[in-house]
Amino acid sequence: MSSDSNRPGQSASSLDEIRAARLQKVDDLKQLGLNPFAYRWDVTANTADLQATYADLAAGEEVEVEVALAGRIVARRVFGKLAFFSLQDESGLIQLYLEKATIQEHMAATDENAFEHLKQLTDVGDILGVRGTIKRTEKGELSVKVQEYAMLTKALLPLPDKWHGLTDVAKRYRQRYLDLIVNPTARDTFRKRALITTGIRRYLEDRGFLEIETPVLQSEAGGAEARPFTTYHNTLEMDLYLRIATELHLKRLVVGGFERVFEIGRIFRNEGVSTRHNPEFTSVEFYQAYADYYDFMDLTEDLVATLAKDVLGTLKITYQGIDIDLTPPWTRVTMHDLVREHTGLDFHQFSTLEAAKAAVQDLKLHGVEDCDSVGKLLNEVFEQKIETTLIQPTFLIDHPVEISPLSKPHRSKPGVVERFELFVAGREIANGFSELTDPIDQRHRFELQAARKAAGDLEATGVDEDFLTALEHGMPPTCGEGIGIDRLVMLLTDSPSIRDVIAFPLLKPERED
RNA sequence: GGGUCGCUAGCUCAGCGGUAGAGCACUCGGCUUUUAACCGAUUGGUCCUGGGUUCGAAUCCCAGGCGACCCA
Repeated sequence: MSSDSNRPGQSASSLDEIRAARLQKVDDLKQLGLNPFAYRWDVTANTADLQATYADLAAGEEVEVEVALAGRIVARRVFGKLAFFSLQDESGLIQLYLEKATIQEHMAATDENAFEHLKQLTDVGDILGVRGTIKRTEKGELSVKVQEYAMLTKALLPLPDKWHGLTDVAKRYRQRYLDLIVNPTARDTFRKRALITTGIRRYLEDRGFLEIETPVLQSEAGGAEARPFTTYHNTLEMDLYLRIATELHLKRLVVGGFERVFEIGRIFRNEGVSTRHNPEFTSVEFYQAYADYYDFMDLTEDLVATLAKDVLGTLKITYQGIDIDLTPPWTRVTMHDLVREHTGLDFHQFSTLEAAKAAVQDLKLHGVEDCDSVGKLLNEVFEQKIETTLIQPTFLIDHPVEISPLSKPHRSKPGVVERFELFVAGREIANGFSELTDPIDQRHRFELQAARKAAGDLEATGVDEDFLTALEHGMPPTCGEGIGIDRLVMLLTDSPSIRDVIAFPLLKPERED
């Protein structure tokens, strides 16, 4: 533990006084022969189960059943010979009914002043173990009538305000443990995140998908358009990149004969931070041989609906005040049709980039000059004018080939690929396509990327010769998809910021001075 | 990258040129039915940092730090 001056945002003296008072209590406990940092406690119950089991117990009634539980004191209401604490464990809250006569009777052998010591030596924030019976108080609060207690961990620092809680968002992220202690919705979000992640894993495994881990450190970062983080391997004397997608390695596994593979894993992109972007985030990518993008749109509908039902119990959700119905099937619309509906512009009719640029002038788009193809311009129109309007779940399909370097050409429509992106609440949640299996075409697409990279495009990737060699050995027709788990969790937990669903989001360190 | 807003006690906030405040928490005293307990008393501050203006700066100005939101 560093000195107090290292603790950010906390000026010294007052906090030091609180801390000093608690350190004195640590000493007092030791003087009494009690360990303020105990080793264990036999726990036989949790608060949520007790609340459920005794939900019908009438006010004033007691049950002579012994329970033992442990948790953090989050509130104290102390009288002369009676006290009420609120004890919080992972499952919830319960009141402790702490009566002097009862406690001193049961603890006489170990501490004849146990009740006085309880009043003097415990604080909000301490971890307490208790044993006792069940009683619903005359005012109707289900309680554990404590016979014995033990300090399990003495907290030296105070918790945030019991009523206002912790609202400073920077502090919530920097000291997430405080957020978790005082904000039940934060706990609930991470619980749901875990259910969603395991739900995805179970769903895929139930359908024969095998989870295989692929490298994070790569000599060529591919599979997406994004700036990678760069690192260096000392003994190999080479630059390495943190992966920006799991795509190209999972597809190598399909070449190798695994017909259904997936990976849930951390992805790293060296890009801006916002309410929708964290430099490291979690995706699930999955690949199924002999399937196409129609199969995966069906699968995606079923997967997301299954998760919503299992985790939330409903397909009708609310995101930031907007009602969203996840009931399949979802709208499927081509990018060309959607742009035509919104702008009246039919991008099939533009034979040259110049003609397309002239046509979009009235839309006042940003970055038109950087667009080097009609397909890219079409995508810009979508992203800048339409994306945020796709509130109900919508599959945007059949993207231009120029923005889809790993997708198989559409079987009947020239210039577009068999690709879909899922949008909900105005945000991209998933991206999938019939995988390009033609190594000649794939080499051509890579070379176009490499040319852009050579021209200074930091998001363009180079030619991955190793992957091309794999493709030349033959990859079966395959569909692949990636889902942004963070954004899916945001959607299903009604979280406005990606930082609300990442336990420890990236933050700039606070300045030391 | 641009703009707007914020940063004052452990927490939540007020104060906006003239002695740094409130509620809760903490400390002490009282209290056997509280649940934001109550009653009484006492504490607690590098007003984010550094410059500047001024007789005087938490307050006005400049620069920086961190954050939030919006735009790109």
